Amino acid sequence: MEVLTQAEENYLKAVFKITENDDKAASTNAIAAMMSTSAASVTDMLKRLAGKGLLHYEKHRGVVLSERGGELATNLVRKHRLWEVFLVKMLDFSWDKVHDIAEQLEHVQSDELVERLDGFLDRPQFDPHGDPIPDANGKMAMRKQILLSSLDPKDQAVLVGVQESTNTFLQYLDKLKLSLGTKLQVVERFEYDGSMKIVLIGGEEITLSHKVCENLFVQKTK
Amino acid sequence: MEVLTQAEENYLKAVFKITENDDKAASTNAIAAMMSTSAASVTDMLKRLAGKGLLHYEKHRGVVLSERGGELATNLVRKHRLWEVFLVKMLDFSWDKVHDIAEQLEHVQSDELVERLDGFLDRPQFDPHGDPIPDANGKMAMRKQILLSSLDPKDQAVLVGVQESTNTFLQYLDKLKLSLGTKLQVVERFEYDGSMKIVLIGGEEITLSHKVCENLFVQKTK
DNA sequence: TTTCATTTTTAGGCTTGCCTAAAAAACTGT
DNA sequence: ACAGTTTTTTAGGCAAGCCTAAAAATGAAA
Repeated sequence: MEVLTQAEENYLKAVFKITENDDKAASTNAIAAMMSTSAASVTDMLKRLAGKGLLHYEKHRGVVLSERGGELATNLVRKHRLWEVFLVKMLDFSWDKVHDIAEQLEHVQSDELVERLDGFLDRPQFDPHGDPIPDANGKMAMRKQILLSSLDPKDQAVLVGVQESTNTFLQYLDKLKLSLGTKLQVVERFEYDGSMKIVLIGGEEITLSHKVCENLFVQKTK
Repeated sequence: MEVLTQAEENYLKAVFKITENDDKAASTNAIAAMMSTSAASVTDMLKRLAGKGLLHYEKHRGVVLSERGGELATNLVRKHRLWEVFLVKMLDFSWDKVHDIAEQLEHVQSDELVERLDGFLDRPQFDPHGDPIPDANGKMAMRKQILLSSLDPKDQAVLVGVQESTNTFLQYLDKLKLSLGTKLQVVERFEYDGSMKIVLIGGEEITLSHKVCENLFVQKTK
């Protein structure tokens, strides 16, 4: 088992995040932006990681994770999300406070710790933001989720995830009394600006901007 | 709140441990031994920490923690021991496996995390090895403990701590079915070599060497 | 007190991970 | 295709934290 520095782990995670949606290579600049560092530092580190066989690097062409690099990155995501569940479920943190702490906890090295934590939490499949948690083999459950913005009037749905996890957004949702598991029904859609009026089941009616609707994952229930 | 590197924190803890029993200054060599590093590296770091006002350093005379240094060191001990409780009580680790993991967890920076963890664990006063856990103000409960080796025949006592926490010792205790909370009675003391025959309440009779008896803290119950 | 062993410090050097500035390569539009 | 822009790499440097070897300070014993 190779042991990586925290910096190396953070770069792996950044490459992972950048490449997981579109399957193009991650560019030096994109990585630099995500890590808030200079492109020169990124080039340095990419060479190191390529030397360790964790990613495939070709000058001026960006990088892709190797199989081993992907495994390590997936395991980091697993650890991060498990710790987030712990912080929210067991220590009662609000979902907008857990990211930074999980960012530190994910670097703790102990496979047995992860395994026992997973068991203690009852092998959760999703983290507090609705993101799927990879299992010990790196497999993760698929969310059958769609964007709230794609629903039509009268559709009923349950909130299962957020696209964006910034503090401001999460805190705004709290203020609206929207959290994972909240059931809702669409009342009306305003084509003019894409905003929607929805009613929280057992609660009040609220109007959400298009921007908000585009950042909420739901599952239809009717 | 000053933020220290993990290396700086580890040095603080080492000085703390060395100076907590005898109130003499910690010597460069003693610190080097505890940190498994060279005396030269220690000198480097002591200058850094003295520069930050965390300890008092005089060439060739060793160091003592400053008030602030002591506070930081105590808080590290608090975090370490709280995480050990978590690992043993919640994740069901055995007491000889938790030190290295707690050593990593103690460096996670978040006062709120420590506070919530403490509450979640029900504000424990002692860690799985019987060592006292400082509270948020740095105060810790006194153990009314004595060494098993100081007991006389017929004395009854309960095991409340260990002097030494090496893996080999803890595993040996497990094999003897000795754990914190185990009640026992002294049967006989052999002055010749200091070994003792004791009986575990509700269990078998065992003989412990002087070395073992010198490393077990007990509280008399009769 | 003087010598000798031990402890501590200094000096110089290494890697990691970061920086800026400048050079080189790759894209873009005409 | 080539000029200009953007991206990426190279070069050189810095701080942290470690190392070894050598010098200096301390202290113990004769």
